[in-house]
Amino acid sequence: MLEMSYIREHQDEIRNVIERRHVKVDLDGLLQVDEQRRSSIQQVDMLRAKRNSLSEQIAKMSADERQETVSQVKSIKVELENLESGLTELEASYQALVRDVPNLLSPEVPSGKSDADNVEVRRWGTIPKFSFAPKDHVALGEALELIDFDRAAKVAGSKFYFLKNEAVLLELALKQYAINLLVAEGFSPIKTPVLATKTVLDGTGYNPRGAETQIYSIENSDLAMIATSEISIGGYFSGEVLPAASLPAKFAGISECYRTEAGNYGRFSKGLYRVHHFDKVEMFIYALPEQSEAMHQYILSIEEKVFQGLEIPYRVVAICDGDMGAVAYRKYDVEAWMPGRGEQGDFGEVTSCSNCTDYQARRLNVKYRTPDGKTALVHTLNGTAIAISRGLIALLENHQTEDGNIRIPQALRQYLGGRELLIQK
RNA sequence: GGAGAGGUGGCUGAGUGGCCGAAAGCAACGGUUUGCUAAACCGUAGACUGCGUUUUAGCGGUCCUCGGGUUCGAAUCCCGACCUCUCCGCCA
Repeated sequence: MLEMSYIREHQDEIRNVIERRHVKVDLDGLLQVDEQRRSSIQQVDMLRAKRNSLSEQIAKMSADERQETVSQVKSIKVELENLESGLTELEASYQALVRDVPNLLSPEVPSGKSDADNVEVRRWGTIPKFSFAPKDHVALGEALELIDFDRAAKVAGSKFYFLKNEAVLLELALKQYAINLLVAEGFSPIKTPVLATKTVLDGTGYNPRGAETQIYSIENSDLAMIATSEISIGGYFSGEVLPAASLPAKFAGISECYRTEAGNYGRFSKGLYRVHHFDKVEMFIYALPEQSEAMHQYILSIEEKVFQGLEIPYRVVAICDGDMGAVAYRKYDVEAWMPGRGEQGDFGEVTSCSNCTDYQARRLNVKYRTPDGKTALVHTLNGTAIAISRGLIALLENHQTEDGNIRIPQALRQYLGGRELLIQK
């Protein structure tokens, strides 16, 4: 959420941002409601002031003096009730409209229409050349008895999977690897609730309602399942004022993530790439405003470090305005090489990191105390350390051997009893 | 699940209808003292918001978990929700 006074005073900028992000926002409607809302507030406040001062006088009056003033205040009360109910309605539509206005865009954000216009920033690693026909992770998973999609479909439907045997060990190893790396960087590991209230979902910018929601809601409750621990960690400090010295506060969130993937059937959704449920180690940072840009680069550098350690080639992509959600001020993806993707192999998104500036913090009401004793909104940032499902795709496909085994990269071996190959004969 | 107690500012905690945006203490900020640090002393201070001011200056409104209600007037009384604690029961 942006500050209304900012929206009002920078209408051209806001219009521009809305256009660049291809979001539907009724800015004129918002400005109009805001106008009405503020004039209604003035009327209500004036009437309340009158009531308050009369009530105060009543306290000092003798019993028989009171009569007239009391009835006067009674009539103000009736008038006030009408105005207040009008204001309540205006407030509701104002809230609904203002939350649709997306975050500002960093001047560094490239412009474009869709993900095709994202800008490659750099590449790392050498794309593997196989002397044999490489398999994709679905075939590998089946052949090595690592993943079972068919039986998962019986249990929970499509886009679910059983992870089995060495794949489970691999998942645990990947988590441990990522967590240890983050702990060494000073992140606090945190395991979060996997359900969160709709207030928290809204605050982080995840809309639990509507046909296109990514969020599973729990029936007969105010709860929904989190799509990422970004949501629960964002709620962690909501409504709090943090000491400035505690910032940046760096969290390594560990949770399962649940996504409906509504409307995504068939589209780049083979195997583990797009699933309803996966484990993820997530970075989340609460930062001072002046730190956030550097923290964003820092998160990106850790994402790269994770994949460098896994010896997986990747590229870093700067997300263009037309492909960015409403919350991020600036965003990068890391796309790992996936030999089984498409005909020749292709890059596929494995991580994503956003600087949300104060957009989430304003709605979640997370502040810090400035040196002069005032409060100000923090900045929030998030990024994927490793999403296990997609990490597995890259790992299995890149490190497959001719005889159908999987080579374990050096950095991961200590978490797998030192083994060099996944399947031990 | 049953019974009871409770939720007040950054924190601890007083306040049972008007003198309360709220005592006191701690923390914070400014200053004095000090070789430095600490301590001591003095002072300043809540958040959000509307109008105004345009480099400061005010004047209002709202906020004592949240939502309703009673009242001219609610932190205070009533109802509901949520959360916390204690005891009992049940259970990974």
